Amino acid sequence: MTGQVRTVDGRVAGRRGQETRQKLLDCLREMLSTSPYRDVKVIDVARMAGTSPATFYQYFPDVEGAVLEIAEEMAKDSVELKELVDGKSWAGKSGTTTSEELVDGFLAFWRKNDAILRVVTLGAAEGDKRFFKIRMTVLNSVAKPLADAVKDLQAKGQADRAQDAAAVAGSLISLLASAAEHQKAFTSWGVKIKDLKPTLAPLVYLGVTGKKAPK
Amino acid sequence: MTGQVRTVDGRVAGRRGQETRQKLLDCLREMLSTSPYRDVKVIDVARMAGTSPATFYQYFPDVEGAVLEIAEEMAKDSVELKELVDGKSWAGKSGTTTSEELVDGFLAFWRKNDAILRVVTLGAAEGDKRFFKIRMTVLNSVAKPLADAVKDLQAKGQADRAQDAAAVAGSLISLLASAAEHQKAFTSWGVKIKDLKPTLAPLVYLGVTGKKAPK
DNA sequence: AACTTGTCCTGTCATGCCGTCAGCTTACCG
DNA sequence: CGGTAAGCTGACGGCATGACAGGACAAGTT
Repeated sequence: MTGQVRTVDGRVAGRRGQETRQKLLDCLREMLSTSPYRDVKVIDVARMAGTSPATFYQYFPDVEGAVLEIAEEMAKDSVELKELVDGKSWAGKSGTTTSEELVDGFLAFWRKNDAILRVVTLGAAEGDKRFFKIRMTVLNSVAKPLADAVKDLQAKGQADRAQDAAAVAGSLISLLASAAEHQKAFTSWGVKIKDLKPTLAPLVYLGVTGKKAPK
Repeated sequence: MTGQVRTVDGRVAGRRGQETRQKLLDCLREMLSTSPYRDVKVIDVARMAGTSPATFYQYFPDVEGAVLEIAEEMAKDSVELKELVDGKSWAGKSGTTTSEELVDGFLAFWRKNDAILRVVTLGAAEGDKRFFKIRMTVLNSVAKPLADAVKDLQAKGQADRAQDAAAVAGSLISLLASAAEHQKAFTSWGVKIKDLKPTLAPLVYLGVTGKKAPK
């Protein structure tokens, strides 16, 4: 068991308490997606949830603590990303499909969790181990199976053995993450979002197989 | 002329004033690289600069305003990045060198401006137009010449014409930016930093030319 | 040296958020 | 119905914010 939900001062939270707690998390998530992280205040979250700041501090040590909670929830969801790579084929035409679905699925996940991932990314970049770990959980859910796929192809002589499989997978996932984070940047380069998949997918295919994508 | 430096209340800053202002900026830059953005307080910056919070507010509207200043300075420096691509050759072996130097130079620039770029990236992701513009200035200093290079190769039939040059360049720059931002992530994948260049450079080469990198 | 002018800095104050605690209310159970 | 633990909040000291007025200072003028 993960143990019951507890308040900061050690009480176990009952039905009503968990509801309040959840409402606070929901409101915080909402706030994160509408105002800059730096400006998210406990008092605003509490007000939005129709409760008082003191209540917030009953359930979370501070804003960061609550954010971590939301992030961990999201990290759990990220297991679904494994399916984008696990057991997929990279041979010929089906490899193209695999890479396209990977790009699509990954971008969609990132878009869905946009706001919280922004904060996680910042925290990780600033050297916070907890955020870093969460970010790794998300990226690993794709990077691990992808590295395995590369190793597999290398073993079968269908990919460049000189490349470090983990480094290749990591770079590609970084590519997807960054493209996902800054979709707006592309439009300002005159690139339409729909042009993004046709560009990223061949890069992924190229990185994994070392071959040019077939038409 | 960019116009003289002015205080918030409109006075022109003299020699001494500019020194104080600069010292505040330097201390803020220092703070950004040692503590989380969310926790950077005016009072700490002022204390470190041996002055009072009121003085800070003479020169900057708020922390964000000062951060923008630092970011703009950095954006100016980013013109040096153009040299990494402008007039370089992508043919054969020298193409490999070009891509390697591009990766190296870009990662170095990002490492040098680590802290401020983190904040700029966050601001841009949160939709702040000013930060977004600064980020684009930095990325464009490489993306523009890179897109030109791709177009050039396409015209000469040495690259896939079906690809959108701007999208390719943008994706590759995104790749570099993201790898640069999260160099730590790679080490946790068991990838050494020195393995990063040999992985990224071929990807860049592949993206630009559509061909596998020569040995 | 006294005076003037404009720059530069800070003490102080009102305001608002933070984070804690004591104590009140509510729900559940025997 | 009374006991117990959960749930909530008003109130408070502390600190950051941001505005202002006034004092310190440098440099030039008479």
